[in-house]
This record gives sequence, C-alpha cells and structure tokens, in this order.
Amino acid sequence: MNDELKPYKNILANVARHVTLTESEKELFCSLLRPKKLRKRQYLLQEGDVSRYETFVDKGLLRTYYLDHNGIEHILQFSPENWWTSDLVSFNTGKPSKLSIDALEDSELLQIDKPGMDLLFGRVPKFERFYRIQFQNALVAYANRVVSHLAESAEERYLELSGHCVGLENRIPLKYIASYLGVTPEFLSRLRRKLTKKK
Amino acid sequence: MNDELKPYKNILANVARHVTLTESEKELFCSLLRPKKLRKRQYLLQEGDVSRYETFVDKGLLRTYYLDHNGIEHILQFSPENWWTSDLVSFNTGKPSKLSIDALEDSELLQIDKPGMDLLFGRVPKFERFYRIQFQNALVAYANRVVSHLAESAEERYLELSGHCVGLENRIPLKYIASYLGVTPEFLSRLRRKLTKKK
DNA sequence: CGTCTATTTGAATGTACTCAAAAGCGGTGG
DNA sequence: CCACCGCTTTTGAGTACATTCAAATAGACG
Repeated sequence: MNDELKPYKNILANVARHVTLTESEKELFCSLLRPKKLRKRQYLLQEGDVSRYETFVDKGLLRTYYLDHNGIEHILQFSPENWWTSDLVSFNTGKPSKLSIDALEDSELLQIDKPGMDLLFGRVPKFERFYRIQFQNALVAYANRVVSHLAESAEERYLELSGHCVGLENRIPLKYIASYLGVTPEFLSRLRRKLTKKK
Repeated sequence: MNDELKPYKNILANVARHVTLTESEKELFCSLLRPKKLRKRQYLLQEGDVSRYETFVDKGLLRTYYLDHNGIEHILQFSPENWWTSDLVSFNTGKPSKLSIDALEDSELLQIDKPGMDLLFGRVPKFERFYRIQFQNALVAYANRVVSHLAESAEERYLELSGHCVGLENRIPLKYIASYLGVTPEFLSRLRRKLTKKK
C-alpha cells in the first residue's frame, strides 16, 4: 500500500468490505477525509445542530443518544473503532438533529462532508452502493432492536449485546449499557451478579 | 386530471407530497404499477421469500411482523391506506426476508417491481429522491420506536399510537395492537379499561 | 488524600406476565 | 333464523420482572 494511505488503513479496509477501489480511487477518497480528534465527553453532535459529516471511528468509542422530555438520556448506539456514525436523517435532510453524539473515550475520527460525498458519488459511483448499504445496515440495526424489545427480556438483551460485541461490555460503564438496554443501572448490576453466579 | 389516471388518484397524491411530476411522468409511473387485491389473512410476503415489490396500500390494512424463535409474532408496522410497505432490505439486497406481511382487512394494493423502479429512476431521476425519503422515513419510524421502548411505559406507548393514528385503535383487533406495543392482550385490555375510567 | 461519580446492596413498590376461566362475538351450517 | 363452534376479549388470582429511593461501598481523578 502507498505510504500516504497508511493512516487510512482501517477506513479503507472498512470500505473494501463492500466495494473494491483502485489506487487512484482510494487516494481520491482519502483526500476528502478530514481527521478529527475528540476528547472523552466532547460532543461530536449536539441535539439541534445539523449533522454535516459522516464520521468513521478510527480509534476510541462514541455514543449516540436521545434526550427525552424528562431530560433522561437514552442510548441508541455505541460506535467503537471501525464503525460509522452520524445522524443519517439530519445529514440527508439538513434539518436539526434530535440526537446527540459524544465521546466515551478519547477518539480519533475521519470525517467526510456532504460536498465531499457528492463529489465522490460523481467520480466513483460505486460509493453510492456503499452508502446505501450503510443506510440499510442502520435500518436493520434499528429493526432488530425493536424486535429485541418486543420479544426479549432485559437479561436476553444483555446477553445478546455482550455476545454480539465481545469486549464492549467491560469497556463501557455499566450505566451506559443500562441506558442502551432500557433498564436502570441498579437492575443491570443485579442482573450481572446473577449471571456470574450462574457460571 | 386525465381520466385514465383516476384509479391512481391516491398514489399520485402520495407521491406529490415529495416530488412534482409532469403529466407524462405520471403516466409513465402509473403504467409501471400493477394492481393487486388481497383478501383478509392472505400473505403479501412470507418469511423466507424475497420482497420483489414496493407496495402502496390504496385501500385496506396490512401488517408487517417478525416471527421469533418461540413462534410468537411481533408486529413491526401497520400499513393502512396511503402507506407504502415492503421489506426494504430484502427488496434491495435480493435476500430472503425475515419478515412477513399479511392483510388484516380485504385490501387493494398497487405494486412496482425492481425493474420498474430502475426504469423509473433512469427516466425520472427525481424519483430517487422520493425513494430516499421513503427509506429515511422508515429509519426514523424505527428509531422512534426504539426510543419509545426505552423511554416510555406501555400506557404511554398506547396513548402515542392511538393519538398518532386516530381511528386505527378501533379498527385493529386488540391482540394485534398488544403485539405491536409489546404487551400481552390481557394487559392491554386492563389498560384500556383503566383509561376509559379516567375520563 | 479528598471529592465526585459510578456501582452495589437492601427494602418496598409497581408494572406487566402467566394461567385459568368466563363472557362476548362473528361466521357457518342445519 | 338460530345454535353452535372457534376465536377474541375480559376478568381474577398469583407471580415475576423491573423500578424507586436510600444508603453503603468502590473507583477515578485532580
């Protein structure tokens, strides 16, 4: 690989999962990326702002959450390394976001803005496919979460999460996992104790 | 309006909410539609099949549901008149659907298949925008449902549903509403009694 | 080290479920 | 047109899952 592209190793591998790029396409793509660092607790996006970037997490961990009418946070998504994040709807409509995104750990990101995306789509149409797949995956992820709330108990949802994202359940503070699962921190604490006893 | 287009009044009005079509574009669009009638309890799509059409409900009522590992149905969506339905993911990937769709009432539908969509996108590019909006709306709808399960009690979810889709809560049998909300029919029955007493 | 926040533990409570049975309702056939 | 059957809805009683509030303990960070 071209030495200049080395900093983009992870994101290129991520793209390669769905589309195959030539060297010059890779270079074009990477030239449109903007690196960004985020300290723990910093916002990537605040409710009310417009989401102007699609963001790839090269290192670190972000969370996407919704603030309800009682001021309580509900986590919709965790984004560790090699995940994309943004408010897809705000990004595409240009309307203010109802979601917030912030860093749970110091993170290193790569961002592409809308003009960059449009340029990319014009020059490398197969990226449209890549983006459509991202959109689909987001839809599937949400649909699966709806089903898991309809069909499963908190215990099952927890096991699913910790099975699906191995390692993540020790890396993320309990209270955030509880928020993601839709239970209280106290209850998740008891749940964990019960599960460790079982083994 | 051209007399030939009258049977397509509803769907054209629906499209017009997002894109403006010329008369000849309308004619092209309608020529690609295939009418279909469905009797109560008939399937539009069965788990394992590939979703080959985007379907507009002209009349009637459909439901989309997921069958869990215990054989229990979990309703993800109701689609009354003037709604679109399909398994977006199966339609776009060509993979077998994990969802099923069937009719809760005798229904009249209009369908367009993938070749029709592609032809339409080629000749009338603004339809891509329309389709993208459909996709976004589906994403938002799922995201909202996740939030409603994280943030709200069954009672709040019920009030939200009956407020949002006025009339629908008397039209849909209780057990299906319970399945949509993620509660047992028994519990929803008690909930309703409690709510009518309140007034 | 002290302060602040996160986690754990306990006790009481509320929300929603299960199982069982009765009542209601719609369609079908005699 | 009525009687019956099957399915939906309601009601009751007991139980399990999950929350609230309060307090103790443990960890993180300056």
